[in-house]
Amino acid sequence: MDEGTASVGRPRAFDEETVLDRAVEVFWRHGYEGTSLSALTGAMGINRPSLYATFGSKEELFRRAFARYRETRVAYAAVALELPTAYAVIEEHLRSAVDALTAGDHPPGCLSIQGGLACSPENARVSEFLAAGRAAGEEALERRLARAVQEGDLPPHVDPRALARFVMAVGEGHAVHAAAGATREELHASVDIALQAVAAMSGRTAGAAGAS
Amino acid sequence: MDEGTASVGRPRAFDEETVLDRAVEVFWRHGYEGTSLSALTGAMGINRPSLYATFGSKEELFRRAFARYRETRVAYAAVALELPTAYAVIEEHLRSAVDALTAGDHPPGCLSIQGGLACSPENARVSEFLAAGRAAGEEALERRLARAVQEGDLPPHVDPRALARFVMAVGEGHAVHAAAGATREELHASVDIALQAVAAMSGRTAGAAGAS
DNA sequence: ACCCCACCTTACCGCTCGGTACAAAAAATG
DNA sequence: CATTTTTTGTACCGAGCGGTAAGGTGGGGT
Repeated sequence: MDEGTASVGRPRAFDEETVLDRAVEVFWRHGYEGTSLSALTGAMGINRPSLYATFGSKEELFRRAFARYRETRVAYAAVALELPTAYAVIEEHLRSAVDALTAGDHPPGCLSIQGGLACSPENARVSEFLAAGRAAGEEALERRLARAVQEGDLPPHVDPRALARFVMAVGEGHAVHAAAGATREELHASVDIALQAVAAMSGRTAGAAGAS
Repeated sequence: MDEGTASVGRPRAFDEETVLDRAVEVFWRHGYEGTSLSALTGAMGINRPSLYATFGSKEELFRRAFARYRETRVAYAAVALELPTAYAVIEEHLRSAVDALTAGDHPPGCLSIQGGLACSPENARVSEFLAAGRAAGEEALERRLARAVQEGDLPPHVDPRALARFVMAVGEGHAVHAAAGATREELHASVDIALQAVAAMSGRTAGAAGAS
């Protein structure tokens, strides 16, 4: 019944996390449906039966890969939430997202989006799964911003949900841009502009927008 | 040698634009790789040889579908560019984009992104093609905003390229959200926030952001 | 009325897909 | 060293993929 440390039998010739990282990269670059089993086994350096014995199926491997991606590549989001002010949280979130989207040691963009925004009907579960992951991040940010409103860090008229959605939308848009080749500097210039909205909402000149 | 009006022989039993609109919808909902020939012919109401005789291949059909999508569904972007001020251009662009992203008579989201952000290597041309389409829209907006700077409508320190990129990124983020089920009202609330950045940049309180 | 020719229908092509059966191979156990 | 247990490599499975060949079908032109 004890799991994890199988002692008897032939030991594995690969490290599970290592090959999982390879799978992350392939899914990241080509999406769920754009990634074939052959591409996976080729990149992971293992063969098909090993993959299935370890991960169960292509879809389960993808779920594992996405979980590992969030742990290893989106950790910055949790770090940003710890900062003391809403402005700092949002700036850190967007800045480190841009840095992650344009780092050279992995595919550009974001697995949450490139993994499969739209899929064939039989793979609809995959896009729903990814959307749920993004929604979870947005809710965490929303809670943090709601706290900022309660603490008086943001004015009471600010809607934390809308602001969280705006920040996530900007990040997702940057992911789309990064996937298409935008540079780090270009995206930071866009962050500059997004932050002006946050600054305006943070009380300095609230209501400056001309919209009714 | 005259094209377009084939007079001899059996006439087509379908209208080319009508079946193309059906193809747009299927690609829009399931992406390029998530759409099979069977799904296409089923939705278009024609059979495979008719499709190939008319459109050449799946990829060419997609290109035609994307062109038609831009003509019929993204016409609002060109309309927005005609408005007199940069603020109005941006607001109209984002507002009508949200309305288009959440209209009930077609799939939610945006074909440019759902069509295939990441594809398998053999379909890489498709995602490049879509990215080129998005870049074209961004450049058109950039030119319009550059004109606004020249006219004094935007302050001289505003970078039209960065602002256009920001606006497009927000729109793309909204497309991702819409594909995941965000409502029209939710996205308009995000537009409200984005417009605060534009208002701040438009001269009222430029430099309010604390970022260095 | 005839013929013609493009279109529609059916059935099929080679290929790759995700997934698996089976036996050789390799370490721990006795 | 034989046995056990697990992994590995190879070779294969049915199904669906994108794309096509060939003949029946039906609305023109003359």
